[in-house]
Amino acid sequence: MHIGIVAEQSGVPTKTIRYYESIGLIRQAQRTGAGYRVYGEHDVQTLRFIQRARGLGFSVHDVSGLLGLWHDAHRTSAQVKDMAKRHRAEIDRKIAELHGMRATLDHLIAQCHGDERPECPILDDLAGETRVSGAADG
Amino acid sequence: MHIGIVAEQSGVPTKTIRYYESIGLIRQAQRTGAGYRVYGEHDVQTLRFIQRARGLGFSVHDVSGLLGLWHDAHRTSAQVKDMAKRHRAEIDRKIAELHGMRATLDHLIAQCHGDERPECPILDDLAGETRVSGAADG
DNA sequence: CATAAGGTTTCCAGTCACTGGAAGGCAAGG
DNA sequence: CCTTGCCTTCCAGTGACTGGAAACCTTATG
Repeated sequence: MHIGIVAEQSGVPTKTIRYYESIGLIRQAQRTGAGYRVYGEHDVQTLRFIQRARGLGFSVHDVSGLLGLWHDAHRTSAQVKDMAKRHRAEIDRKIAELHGMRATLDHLIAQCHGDERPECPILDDLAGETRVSGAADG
Repeated sequence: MHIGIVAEQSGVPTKTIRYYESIGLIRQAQRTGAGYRVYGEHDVQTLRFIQRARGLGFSVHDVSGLLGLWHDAHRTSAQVKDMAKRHRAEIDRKIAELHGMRATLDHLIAQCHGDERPECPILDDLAGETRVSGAADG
């Protein structure tokens, strides 16, 4: 299989496949005489694995770790679960951060008339006058 | 005021102030004979404005727009409110994305024993065998 | 055999918003 | 004069790609 086919079957763009190879996330592909990369079914599986893990928000670094565990017969499920739990905690942190922003924005938007006049509590708040909110101050 | 004092008073690191100047977010500072940047109270206010807007998750590009509106006597509050609402929608999109990931992760974590054995539904799911979840497939 | 279309190669640059570090100049104090 | 600390510029790196250019390969057609 050439890279285009693998891209199609795995859902990972050719550019990204080459990028993954360049950073060592996937092994260097074999080449044809002309220098074309050649892949097998196994590579498609690996790229799908990567694609799903990335879809769950795991960093490329963490995906590398997950691939390692996937291929490690001596892994423990505790190791994998631990990674997943740590990642979930990080997602929770991000969600909380976004919720904080959202709450403040919501409040500011409610205060603003949104008409043709220039008076705007949103800008006033950002400028530090007549503080209207507090959720994203710290 | 020199840059270090402004950094302290605004909460924006010196490196970042120089960076903001380099990309044109803030105007070029005046200089002393020796080349040191010199700032006034106004600059501190501007940097605080920027800091708060960034804290609400606005991109630097959007902050630039907000600064423009802030200094525009002919602005309308509708323009500002519109920007805020668009940004809120983007935040909502991100929150939804993270919630999706979280739900899938939660499900996978619950399935995994997390003991010393290698069997792991998390890896199985990522590998595409015995699909356990569906929340982050698309 | 020439040509054209489309897939592939490498390399460089850009994204976003900084951040770290090096090498050197400047200011204030002892 | 020397030290300490702040300031300057410039370069490089972060994360995870993505776009584009120039050139090469493969296949199909006339």
